[in-house]
Amino acid sequence: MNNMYDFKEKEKKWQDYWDAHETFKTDIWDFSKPKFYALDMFPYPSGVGLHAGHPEGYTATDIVTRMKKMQGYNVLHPMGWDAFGLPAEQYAINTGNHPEQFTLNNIEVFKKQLKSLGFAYDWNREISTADPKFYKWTQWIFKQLYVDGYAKYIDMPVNWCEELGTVLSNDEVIDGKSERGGYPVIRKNMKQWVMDIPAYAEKLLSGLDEIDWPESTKEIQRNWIGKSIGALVTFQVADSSQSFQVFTTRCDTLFGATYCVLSPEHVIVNEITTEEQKAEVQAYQKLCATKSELERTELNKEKTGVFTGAYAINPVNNTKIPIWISDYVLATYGTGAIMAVPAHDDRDYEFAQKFNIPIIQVLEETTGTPHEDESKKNNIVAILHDPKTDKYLTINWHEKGGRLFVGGTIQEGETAFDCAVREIKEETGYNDFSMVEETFKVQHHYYAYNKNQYFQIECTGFLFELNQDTKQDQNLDEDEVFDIEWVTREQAEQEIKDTLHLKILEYVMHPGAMIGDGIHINSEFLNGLDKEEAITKMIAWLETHNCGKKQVNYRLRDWIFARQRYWGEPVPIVHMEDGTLRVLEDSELPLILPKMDDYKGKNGKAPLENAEDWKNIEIDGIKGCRETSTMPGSAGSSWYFLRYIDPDNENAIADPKLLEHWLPVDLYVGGPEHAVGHLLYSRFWNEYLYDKGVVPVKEPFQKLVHQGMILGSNGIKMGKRYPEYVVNPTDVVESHGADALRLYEMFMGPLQADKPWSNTGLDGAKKFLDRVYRLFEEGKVVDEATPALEKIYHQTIKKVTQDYETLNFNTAISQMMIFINAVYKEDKISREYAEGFIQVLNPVCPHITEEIWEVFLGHDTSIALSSWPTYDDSKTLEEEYEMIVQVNGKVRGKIKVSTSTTEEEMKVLAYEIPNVKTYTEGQTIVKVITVPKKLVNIVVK
RNA sequence: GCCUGAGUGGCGAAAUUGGUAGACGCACAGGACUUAAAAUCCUGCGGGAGUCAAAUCCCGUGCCGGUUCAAGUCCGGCCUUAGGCACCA
Repeated sequence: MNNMYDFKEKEKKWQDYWDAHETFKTDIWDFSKPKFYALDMFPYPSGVGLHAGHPEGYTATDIVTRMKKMQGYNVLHPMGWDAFGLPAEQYAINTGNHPEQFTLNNIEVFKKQLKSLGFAYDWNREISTADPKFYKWTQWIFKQLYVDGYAKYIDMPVNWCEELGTVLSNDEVIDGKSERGGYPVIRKNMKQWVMDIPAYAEKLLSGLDEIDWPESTKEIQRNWIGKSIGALVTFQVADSSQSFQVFTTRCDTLFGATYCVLSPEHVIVNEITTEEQKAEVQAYQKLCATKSELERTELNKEKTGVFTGAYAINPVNNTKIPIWISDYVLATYGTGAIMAVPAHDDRDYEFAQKFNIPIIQVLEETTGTPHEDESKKNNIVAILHDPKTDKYLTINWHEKGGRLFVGGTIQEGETAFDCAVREIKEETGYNDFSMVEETFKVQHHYYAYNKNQYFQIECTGFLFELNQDTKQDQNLDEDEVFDIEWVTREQAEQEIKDTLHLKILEYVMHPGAMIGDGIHINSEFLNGLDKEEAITKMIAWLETHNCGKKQVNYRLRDWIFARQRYWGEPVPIVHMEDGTLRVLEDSELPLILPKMDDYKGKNGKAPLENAEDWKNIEIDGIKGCRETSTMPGSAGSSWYFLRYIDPDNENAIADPKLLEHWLPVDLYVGGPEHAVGHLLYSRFWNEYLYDKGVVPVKEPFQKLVHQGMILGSNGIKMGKRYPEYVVNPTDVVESHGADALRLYEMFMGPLQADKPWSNTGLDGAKKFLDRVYRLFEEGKVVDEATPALEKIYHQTIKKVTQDYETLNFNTAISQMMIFINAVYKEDKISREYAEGFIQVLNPVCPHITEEIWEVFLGHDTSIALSSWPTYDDSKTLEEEYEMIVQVNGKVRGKIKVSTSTTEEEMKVLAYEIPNVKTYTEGQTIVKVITVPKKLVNIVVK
């Protein structure tokens, strides 16, 4: 009892042992065994060290790799450093350090911390993205992309962050602010290095179907890629030789286009703007140019825009429609121009309302069921609202038709509005009201019993507001017998059953564009068709008339691939004096980042601008300047997983035979925050390298799992806001040991879930380990067999093995606890079972299990080299079970029976239970359901 | 607004194809050991009614409704919450 397990000493002992014996070194050329490549998202060495979240994901892969190794796999489980990039540079600046020295120091700290957690990494394969040996190949990949035209130097609007002094990619901008630091970001035109990731949009999209990733992450990537299928339509500018194209997914609504909108930056704006409108247009353009991203997104409540004075010709009907400019049309999506169909698009509707542009309905919703031999007529439904009582006027026809609003048929020579007014007066007598709203038309099909006739009607809805409740005499036909009743909106919604009247009510309550599907009207050759049919027909029409075609568009934009910062990979490009670009020869790589004391840059210029000696060079007698932007942080991380396979190769990113054998990554664990950054960029580069024949697989990460966040014990994300709730893993290793920390983090709950930290929970994990250790210390391991433990032992090995495989570590651990409880009850355990148990516990708690393996079980080689215990499925089976007896679905009795009991015997046994008898006696038995090895349910009446 | 998840005791959480809701752990309570405490070991532990104690009964997986012999699980409609997207035409 006095020799308690000294985890501090023992954990250090075993970490040193693994290092000295290179226990987890991967024999990369050994292809004789099946391979398993487990990957962690490598950390950026930040200066604050590991946080509580790191050990969670790292332990998960560690458990799987340790098990796989014992199961006879050749395992690759590497670790490295995402050392370049904005985070490291910002951190260095904030703490007054030089990025290089700072990064190297932090790597040392991180490495020490990771080792103190006992992870089975092969440290021989350690890489750092800031190491020239590594970034030589980042530059090499860039070069290939440049030569193949995917890396481009173009003038484009970019996200400029003044505080950081650099451009940012779209995934680095969140809500108009920089992801790092939360500084404001503005739009700015700049000559930029970009990657043509949109060229891979389709492949990146379809590849998602082939990989085992969380559905949510795939969905985020799909949305980010944002594929939409539509049409390109050409509009001629009236009285001009100019034309422009619009992209639309709803070309079927072309007859409803009542204006066009160009983005303020659109190239033809200046050419088509009329003299009278010029001043206003230019003022608006200027206003938009200076708006920051944040202002743009925040100002999206109210639409703004300016008329250019020019008109476009709608190709389907040759109508002249005005051309406006507005910032609700984005220059960077589609063609930067749209046709506006206010009747069937919310944004266009809002804009048209504000600027008084006509709205033409071309699609009509239908209610009721169509029938042959329908008579046609035009109707109205009028809803009268009394603002004083907030009630609505209804007509209760009782059994002759239920509750309805006022309705009626439009007479010859009468407008819909006139009809509505007339019907209200005739049917209800109210005579002082005014119109609030007229709705879109609805097509309704119904059968009139009194006329024995099917009808198809086109119905317009109206909302009126009562001014005074003055009344005149009603003017009713003889068969019009009903009550006039004012009801609340809720009552109307509940009691009105007629689908047409309900639809009109919905329109009145939610005014706006009609977005849903329906039947085309006012659309010549499309009339009567639904949306899908009409789109197909319209595309065919556009193509035969040479003014449009089918088109696929993606939301995915160019990946901005340069940062005006110091701490990144230099771009291997020289800007020659004659204006050409020269890419460096392979022999000139790596292009080393020059050492600079002043790495902060001045006056908005890239820091490397000041490295005169480095920057200015001469090639073949022509002067030139090196590119002074550096690559973004996500450059190195887009391919680092390839380099682990062959980290010292000087002739290639890795030996092709090794890539062929080791790819893809079998299990990748990391946070969900990289869904559209790293995880998309790596797929892009990998797919590109696949097309070039450099890598053998299309998708680099076969299975991806996101670990959840470890929250503070207050249930809130750990961080600066509540420093008192931040848990530092190093402190925990110090106080409870690495094994207890690993065990606790794996036991907290499902790997994927966010989980609050609990200090007492951590104590519990430690207690369990002490309890295990005590068994050995107190000599409970015996040489004889312990048959009483046979079943639970085999069950435990089975469950733990399966749960590790599926990453359900919390339930695996709970099974091990159940086993240990059983051992305590038995007060002894055979050596065989003790060994097997220690082996399955080993992946979670490697130190204490190594210690027990050596000291109490007498082995002289590492437990990591032992073979994974097997289980005998037949020995996991129970021979007895507790049969549940239900009466009408309620449990009325339980009885222990043999698993071999037949269904007939089950029924007999069920009836014999006294409590069951009391519920069945005197009742009629309707039926009896038996589920073998589970229950009997007696249904009585 | 749209797309994904999630909602179960005092707490973290379990629960094959629908088949005993709450395994395992924490906290708590009682007992054993101890001069005592800690540690350890054992027992109990969703709420309510009932009883010396039981037996037994009722309620209970965010809310409302449905399917079924049987629903945490399936279907429809909501509410709350986390994450993602947000003028993407």
